[in-house]
Amino acid sequence: MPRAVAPPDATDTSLRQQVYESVREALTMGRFAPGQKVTFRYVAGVLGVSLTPVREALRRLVAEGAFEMNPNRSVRVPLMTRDKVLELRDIRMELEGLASAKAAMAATRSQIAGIRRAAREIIVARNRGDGATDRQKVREYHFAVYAAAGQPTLLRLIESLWLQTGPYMNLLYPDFISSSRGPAGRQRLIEALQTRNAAAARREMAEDIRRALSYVADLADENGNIAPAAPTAVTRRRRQPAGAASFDLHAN
Amino acid sequence: MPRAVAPPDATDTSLRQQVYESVREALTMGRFAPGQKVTFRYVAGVLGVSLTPVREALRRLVAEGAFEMNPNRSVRVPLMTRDKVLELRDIRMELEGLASAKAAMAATRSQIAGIRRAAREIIVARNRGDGATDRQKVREYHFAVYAAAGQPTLLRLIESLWLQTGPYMNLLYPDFISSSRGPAGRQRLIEALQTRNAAAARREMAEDIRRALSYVADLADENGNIAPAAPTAVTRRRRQPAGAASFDLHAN
DNA sequence: TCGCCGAATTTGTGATCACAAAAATGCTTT
DNA sequence: AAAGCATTTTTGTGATCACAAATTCGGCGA
Repeated sequence: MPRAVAPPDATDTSLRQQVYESVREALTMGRFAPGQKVTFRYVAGVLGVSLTPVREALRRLVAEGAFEMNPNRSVRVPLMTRDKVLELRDIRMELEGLASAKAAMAATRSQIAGIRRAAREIIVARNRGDGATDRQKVREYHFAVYAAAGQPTLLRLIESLWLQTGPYMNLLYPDFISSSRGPAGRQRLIEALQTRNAAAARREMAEDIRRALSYVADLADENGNIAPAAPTAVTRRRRQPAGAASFDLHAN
Repeated sequence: MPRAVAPPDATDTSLRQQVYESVREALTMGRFAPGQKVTFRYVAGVLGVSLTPVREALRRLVAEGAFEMNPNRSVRVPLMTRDKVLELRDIRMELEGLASAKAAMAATRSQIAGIRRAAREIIVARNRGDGATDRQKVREYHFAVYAAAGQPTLLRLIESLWLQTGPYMNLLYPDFISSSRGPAGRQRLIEALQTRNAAAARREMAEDIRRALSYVADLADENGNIAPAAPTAVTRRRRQPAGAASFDLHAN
């Protein structure tokens, strides 16, 4: 998967960055419960570091909307509501539609090949009933498209939005997925990229997002709240110096 | 100017927040030179605080795109290029267009009145040749529209984008402003809000942004770089305990 | 005068500490 | 047993310190 632009903090080995990535992944994997308070000392304890890097990592996640601050200064996982999902849906339709349109105008042959490969791998995983790999490949497919747009700021914004919706994408499995027109839509998008049809690319991507997030919004209870699906299987953390474990749900 | 939504960190009195606001304002006012390295100890010294709150404030600004990190861990003011302006232009057209469309569907009478008032104040300032007030009122006008949309996440994203383009909006004065169709466009937008014409509201706002940022992009030199206009007059900082001064250009 | 190399300085990072606000606990009283 | 209140514990905040990496500076040699 070639990345045309936006070299990420690949070489950042600071503890702050490691903590950021660990917590971010735990969040994406749904390993924190919505509304759960996450204390600095808890994270520091789990990862075996001091408060300093934890504070900076968590504050960054707050700035990105992945966490929110209590009025009285503590950090918690945001509760998802129908209104919030609908807001995110409309924003994502705009931005990811824009990125797809730009990708249609800028994508190279090899980038399109990478997108096509990711699309194939989605089908393979889906046929196997492998939901975890499915989700992973869907993400790769999407970001392969967005990376082909060659717009670093746009890519950053989209990543921030995925961080907010990520824990709730589990809810699409398995019911929504099986009824989805997914493969055909992706096929049309790829054709649009090849024919440099920006409007068609935008339309396909926006429509995909509309369907998925509208489905999630409809899962809200009478109060408008949406509970995330059960977290995916807890895979052990790598790294982590001494006695550090992975995050656990309902910790603290 | 009624704020329908998104109660900001109004009651956050932490040093971190104060540092964040100070640096953010200095950045918006163009008091830092593009490419300038901003060291933690310098900011801490100017504001009379320790490194701790400064680090968190600057890291947040990095996360918001207002600063960027050197590969070898230091923070600097991003250089603006034509490509970046064009990218920001297209993103802003989408998001601020979306916000305007939502505002057309949701704005209350009193919100529309506030928007109209801001539009009038722009004209007054412009007739006086008061560029600083002009810019201030333009900002108020835009955010009055966006606040009327009632979409907190969208508002946050737009604020982040303004933070990135802010220091370069000086460049519109006075040449672009005098040739602009500004007042008429704002009048049409307000009419669209009143008639609940979302498509028209979106079109007017997007067109405004397109013209302004296209103009800025055309100011790039042969290398694609864009220099910001001279900073506006340095107004003294408030607060600041002991011996602390305001930021100065080319500091360090 | 220019380029190179080692020392001195600057600067970001992470840990630790003291402190105050907030939250939790437990005791008392009705 | 429930509600109020004081005490203890938890938790975020900000300052300070030690350290290593990066940068700057100064002098030497070509």
